[in-house]
Amino acid sequence: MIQLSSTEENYLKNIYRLLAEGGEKVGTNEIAALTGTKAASVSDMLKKLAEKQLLSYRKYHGVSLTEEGTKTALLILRRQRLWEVFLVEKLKFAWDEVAAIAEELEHVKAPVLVRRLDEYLGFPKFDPHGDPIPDEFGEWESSPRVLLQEVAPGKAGKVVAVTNSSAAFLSYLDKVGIYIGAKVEVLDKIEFDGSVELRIDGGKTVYLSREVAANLQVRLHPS
Amino acid sequence: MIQLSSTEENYLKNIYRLLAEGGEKVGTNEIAALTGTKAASVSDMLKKLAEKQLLSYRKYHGVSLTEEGTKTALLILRRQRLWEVFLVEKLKFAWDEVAAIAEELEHVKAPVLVRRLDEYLGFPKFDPHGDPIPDEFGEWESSPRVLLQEVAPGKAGKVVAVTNSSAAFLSYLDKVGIYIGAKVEVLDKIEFDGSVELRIDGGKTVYLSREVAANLQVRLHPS
DNA sequence: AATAAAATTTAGATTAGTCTAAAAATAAAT
DNA sequence: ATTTATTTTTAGACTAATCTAAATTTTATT
Repeated sequence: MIQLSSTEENYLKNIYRLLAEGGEKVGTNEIAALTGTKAASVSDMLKKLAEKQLLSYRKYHGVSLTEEGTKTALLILRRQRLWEVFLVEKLKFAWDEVAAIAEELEHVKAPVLVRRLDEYLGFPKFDPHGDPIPDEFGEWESSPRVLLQEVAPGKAGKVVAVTNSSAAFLSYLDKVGIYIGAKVEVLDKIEFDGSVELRIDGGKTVYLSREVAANLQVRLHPS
Repeated sequence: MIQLSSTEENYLKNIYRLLAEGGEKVGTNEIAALTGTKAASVSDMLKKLAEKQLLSYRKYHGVSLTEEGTKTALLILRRQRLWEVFLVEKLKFAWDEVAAIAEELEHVKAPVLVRRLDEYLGFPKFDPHGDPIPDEFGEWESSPRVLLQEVAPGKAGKVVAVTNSSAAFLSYLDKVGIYIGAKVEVLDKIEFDGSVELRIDGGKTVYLSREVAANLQVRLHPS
């Protein structure tokens, strides 16, 4: 593995994340939005990373990661998520406070540190947001998905899929503020009609009917 | 406190260290040697840091830290030393392996992280090398230290620091079984060459040359 | 298919940190 | 007190990462 700057690592990580939820390719504007830069800067960086064989880049047509690039991105995510576990489990931060700090810690490179940290934490498989932690080969355990309908009150998780993709359904979700990746917390379940009281992204709460809740898959946060 | 780059922090920390053992002022060459740069680069940086009121700088006459600069340097040392404690106590690194890793970790800025880490480690007062850890106000417990060379026969104490950290020296110490925290008892001092007969951890005894004894600091046990 | 809109890339400039080589100032030595 | 040696500073150039504004390419719309 080549030695990368923290900046390059950040680009790689963000490109990976966009590809993971998006599709085949990502464009410079999307990347710019996520890295907090401008499309012009992204263009330059893409050239550099393509040079290093970490992504394949055809001008004006977006990028995808190479095998090597994917492996590297997963290593960075591994470091980020291990630090998040540390911050929550050991230093008692709340799971929604750790992002910025882990962002800094994840760029500490020493591989032996990552190994020892992993061991110290007991080889966790998921971070406090419920995202899987890749092992040193980039493999991870896929965590079970549950229908929102099945989630017990008090539990929190993240929307990972919809099982109905009619336009009507999707635009309803949009209207109430639910999207793939939204953090949701089940506040209550109403017995007689199976509807669910839900807090979205730690903000507003909505009631979803049983039909809606039966078409949303979530991945639960650990414990 | 102004936001500093990791590079600026490194300069500050190294200038502090030179002043602590040296004297009133330090020159650009000394600083360059410690930061791994050239004197010309140091000149530029000194101007910048003087601009920010962190040190006082008279051309051609070396620098000293201002009140603010000293406070900042101590905060950086605090972070470095807390991470060293973490690496040794929690991740089971050896005390002579942690320098490079702590060097990276110390530049993670979030103040709340430092506070939580301190708490998590049980508010340690000394790092694994025996150096004091400043509190958030820059104060630290001064423990009287003596050079092993100066310790009278019959006295016992604990090794708290080495004043030479060359790999050759450290590996020699390792070889004879001396480490930070080792309990040592001076059995005899040989007049004509200044060497010291030492019992280590109540076990084996070794003879250390005057040169070696002059580079080991111990904290004497009471009585 | 032609044109308008959106996205992307290039060109040229900027900032932080560094370097080498030359100039200037201080310190040491005759 | 001059001269020599050492240290420090300046001048000018380089790299990484960024920006704005203009040019280009692709996509969408009439």
